[in-house]
Amino acid sequence: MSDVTRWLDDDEQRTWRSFLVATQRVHEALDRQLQRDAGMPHAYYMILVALSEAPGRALRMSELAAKAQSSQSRLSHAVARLEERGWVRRDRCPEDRRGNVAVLTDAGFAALEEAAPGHVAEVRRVLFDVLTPQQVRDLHEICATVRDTLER
Amino acid sequence: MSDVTRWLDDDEQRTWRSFLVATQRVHEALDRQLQRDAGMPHAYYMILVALSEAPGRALRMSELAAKAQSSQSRLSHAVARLEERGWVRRDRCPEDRRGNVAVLTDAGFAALEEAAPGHVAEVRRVLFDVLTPQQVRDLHEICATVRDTLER
DNA sequence: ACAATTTACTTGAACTCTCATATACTTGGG
DNA sequence: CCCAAGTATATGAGAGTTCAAGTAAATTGT
Repeated sequence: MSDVTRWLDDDEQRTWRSFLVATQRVHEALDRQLQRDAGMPHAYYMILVALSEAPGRALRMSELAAKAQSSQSRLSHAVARLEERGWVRRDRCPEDRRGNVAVLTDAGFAALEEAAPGHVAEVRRVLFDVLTPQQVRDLHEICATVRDTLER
Repeated sequence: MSDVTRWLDDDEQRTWRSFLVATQRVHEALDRQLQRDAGMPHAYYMILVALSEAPGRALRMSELAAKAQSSQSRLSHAVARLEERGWVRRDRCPEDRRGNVAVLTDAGFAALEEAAPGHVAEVRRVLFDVLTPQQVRDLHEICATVRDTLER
């Protein structure tokens, strides 16, 4: 951080604030829809998705954390809850006995299948339906840049 | 929601996922920086900013909730915490005795002044520094559209 | 071979947020 | 004027997240 603060000019302020409002509302809408219709927060949904796409519907905890955009601690707590619901099982890892493998159960997969249509509809409602195809392309480019800059 | 689900095609998937990763990382970075350097979450920072910009540095709770993008309940809890720290004071509203007015104290204003430079630096680091001027304009347009669509 | 370090994951406490409910005041009919 | 309905905010319980610390196993250096 430099000695003199470079404050945001008016344009930057407006951009920043609209970014904050928009992104917050999108995440809020997603969370609310999933909580209401599927009884899970969006973070849990992302965990189920990541598992469902993995070979054998199973992943080491640390890989799962990376794919589901979660901290290890957060994941650990979340998987504990998902396990209570019978949606995920935890197996000890044979080749590295420190490790755990989270496995999506059939019940978990079913819960995901049931939640998915409503979720996708919400994603369309809050984002794709309101943007032009060009805006979608621009947004992709912008987000990819930000994503790649902010490695963990 | 229609009978048949319109799933996201590959492009939409990629866009959506980069959006999720990018926005989550931005919000995470903001929260972490403010928590580490100023001892407050971003939501509290937004409350202080909203108050600092209001005439007399004071706002009714419901107006404050709107300006700080907070639910009323969330704001109520947050202001209670900010009050404990001496950064905000709550006065009863004279013309409507149901109402409360949150007032930013001098200590609160000082805390905001101290937090602001680091926060702005972080905002630049995670967003403005990595985007071209054209991308910033595009992003503004996109976010304004989403914001205006998703009224509360 | 074994102590020191690192890695993988879990745990507990503190905190924030959400949702449902409660309280206090105001307003609008009859 | 009084009662019903609405509005402004607070509160409490429950749930998720973070941070710091803890456990256990693998790896590294000597």
